[in-house]
Amino acid sequence: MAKRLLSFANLGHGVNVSAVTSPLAWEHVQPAAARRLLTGAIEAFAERGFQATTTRDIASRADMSPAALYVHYPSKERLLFEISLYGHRAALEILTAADTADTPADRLRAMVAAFTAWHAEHHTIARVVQYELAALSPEHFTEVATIRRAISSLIEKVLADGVSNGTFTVPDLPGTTLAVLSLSIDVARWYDPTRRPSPEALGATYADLALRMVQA
Amino acid sequence: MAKRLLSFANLGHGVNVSAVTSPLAWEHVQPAAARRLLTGAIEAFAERGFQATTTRDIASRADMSPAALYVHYPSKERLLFEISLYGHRAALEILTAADTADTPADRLRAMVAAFTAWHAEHHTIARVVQYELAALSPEHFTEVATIRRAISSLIEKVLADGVSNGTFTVPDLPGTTLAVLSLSIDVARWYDPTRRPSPEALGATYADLALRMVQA
DNA sequence: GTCTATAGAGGGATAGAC
DNA sequence: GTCTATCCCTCTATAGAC
Repeated sequence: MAKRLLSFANLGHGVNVSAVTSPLAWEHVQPAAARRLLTGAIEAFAERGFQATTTRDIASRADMSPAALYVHYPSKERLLFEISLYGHRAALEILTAADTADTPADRLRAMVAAFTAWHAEHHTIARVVQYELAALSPEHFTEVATIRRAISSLIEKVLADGVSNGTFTVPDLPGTTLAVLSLSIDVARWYDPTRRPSPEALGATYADLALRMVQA
Repeated sequence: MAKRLLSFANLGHGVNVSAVTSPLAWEHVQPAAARRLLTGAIEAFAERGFQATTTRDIASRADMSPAALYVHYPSKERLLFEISLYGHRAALEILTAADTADTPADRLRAMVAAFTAWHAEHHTIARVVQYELAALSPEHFTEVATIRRAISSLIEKVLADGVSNGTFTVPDLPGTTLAVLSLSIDVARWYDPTRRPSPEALGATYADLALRMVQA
């Protein structure tokens, strides 16, 4: 396969799922062995998917025997849940922190830019967050679904505020909310840090697109 | 989990992956047993993913024993490949058939509408097409990647034509191509035929969004 | 807390009868 | 072309030594 491929076509084998987020972000996971397992699991789940990832693979990425995993996590699913929960919380925090401007237009711009940049910068964990939901236990899925609703509500609220004060024109509020989220989320599927624009540049571009979507 | 959920949040267990495309579309797969296996595999792969689907599951959906599968297909992966290949060809044909208008704006509108509606109407097979690429063998992936490049090229060509004749303003051609494709593709992830707009309505909406993206 | 060894279950694919 | 039976492997998780 040629090196020079459009990203759209180059999404199977050989996808670059590189190093992972900033290591600092996982300092709260103690001890270090548990953290190595967690970051190894993020990479493995993002590359191969939850079902195709073996506990042996995760353990070997952490330079441990398969059995050592169970000292730190009771199951493979629990590892997925902790990753998914942390990732969803991080995405919600990013969005909340960006919601500070005075006008709906400025708020939407900042929120879409931040949400998009997060999906690009942390595309590894974002892939797990967005595409491995079905592997969670029903109870664990319920828990992250609550966070997903909160994320959706934040965007819907900004759009509604823009409609209220007359700056946005949105015929279908839930549909437009979904479209705005959709564009950012899909970044996790195709983003390749070796070829694509920086997360910040992409965020700025997508923020513009979102504003055009609501005819601001 | 409450019935009334925003689609964004409702993407794990309980996703509605209903009946499948039109049965007519698979008439070329003969004999009928092979067709039952293929359509069963599409539903199973879309619901659970390739790795989580067992050959026993596929066979039982076709009311057959596990062994009977191997009379019609040499492996589980081959079943995935045939689904993926057919799905990619169908998407390319849909896009090609829609590329008939005179102006770039009308062409883009028709193509995005058709491509989006296809991902909604055939969201089951579209999920397999868009999210199970990594489970293909390297050789089979190479083959569908060719079709993916053709799809991408069709969109890029329309955008380039619009830039040439001055009706579109596109600072980043590959980036905008990807964003237009991205919005349509993500439909396969969240589309729920029991709640969402009809494929045609969604296609019309997304065609408008695409035209705004290129400032037509 | 880490290891080696392994239990116990399940899955892809095949053998051989009909 | 479909079945029953099963091989053989891999995988999650546990047992028990250190």
